[in-house]
Amino acid sequence: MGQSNPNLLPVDEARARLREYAISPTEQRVEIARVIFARHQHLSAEQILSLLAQRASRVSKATVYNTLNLFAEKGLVREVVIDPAKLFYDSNLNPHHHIFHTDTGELEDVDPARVDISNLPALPAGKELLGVDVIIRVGGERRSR
Amino acid sequence: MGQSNPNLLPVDEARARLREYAISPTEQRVEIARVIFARHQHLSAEQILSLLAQRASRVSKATVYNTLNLFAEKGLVREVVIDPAKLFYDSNLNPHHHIFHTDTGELEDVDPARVDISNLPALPAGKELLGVDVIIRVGGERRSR
DNA sequence: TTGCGTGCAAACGCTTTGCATATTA
DNA sequence: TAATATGCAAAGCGTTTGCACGCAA
Repeated sequence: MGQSNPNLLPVDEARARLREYAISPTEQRVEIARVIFARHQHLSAEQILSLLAQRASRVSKATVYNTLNLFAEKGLVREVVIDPAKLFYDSNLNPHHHIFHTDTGELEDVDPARVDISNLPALPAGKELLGVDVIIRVGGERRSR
Repeated sequence: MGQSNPNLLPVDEARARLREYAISPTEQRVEIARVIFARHQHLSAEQILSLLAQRASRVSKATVYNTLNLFAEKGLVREVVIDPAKLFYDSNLNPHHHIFHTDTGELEDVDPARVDISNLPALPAGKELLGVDVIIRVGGERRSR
């Protein structure tokens, strides 16, 4: 025992991360955090649920959704909307953009240095810039020629 | 009679547009096209359905969805994914980006000249660039201060 | 006429909700 | 112990599907 699992953040690190964001570290939240924050990755609620199910962790569907919403609100993860039927939760908080592979359904990170957003229209007074998403869609085989 | 309704494209123009894209101009498709292409706008399936319902046009839900999917496939409209629970169909085919107002749920166009996407990672062989979406999220009142 | 399009309602899949139980601080 | 979180199952909501009928060419 004691060897670290690359797919699972150590418990104490997960707990520390929750504390940082003023979230009380319940058992289930810690389990979910261990999965999400094991590395930079993009997971859907469904994927997280099944990763948890593969282990002893029995966390209910409702709790997974509640927790993901909470994490997104508090800023631990970033919601990425790509597929109308599925949200991705991005554990990489560094500003970056995404390449979405339509054939595999996977997301790939893109260094924001490669993208310049300049000179946006002025925002209406009292409104806040919540974020800029750049999503590059990449598809399977080239159709026709 | 004869005066043009700014919310409705004339029938003959709608039919012409469908012909351009090799889509047979059925009654329902023409009605849907008249609504969508009356001007540049972003409509959800639900909105289109209710705009049609306000008029005599009785077009079923399934037909609206079928038709929107068809239009998107054929390139008459562009699908924009913003809200996981809702697709928008954009009748503006000119390349452009979007500001999404989270409070009103509305989309606003952004001139692509304001955004530079440079120097993207090389695409894997055999893959095609399907499109680049830039979505700028703008929220209600500034929270805290 | 003959295939394609349409309408209806039921099915689907992801997400949320209601409420009783259990856990946290 | 007072507040918050969890689990379960049912409800919600946008979208898709199956199938019989109807229209376009």
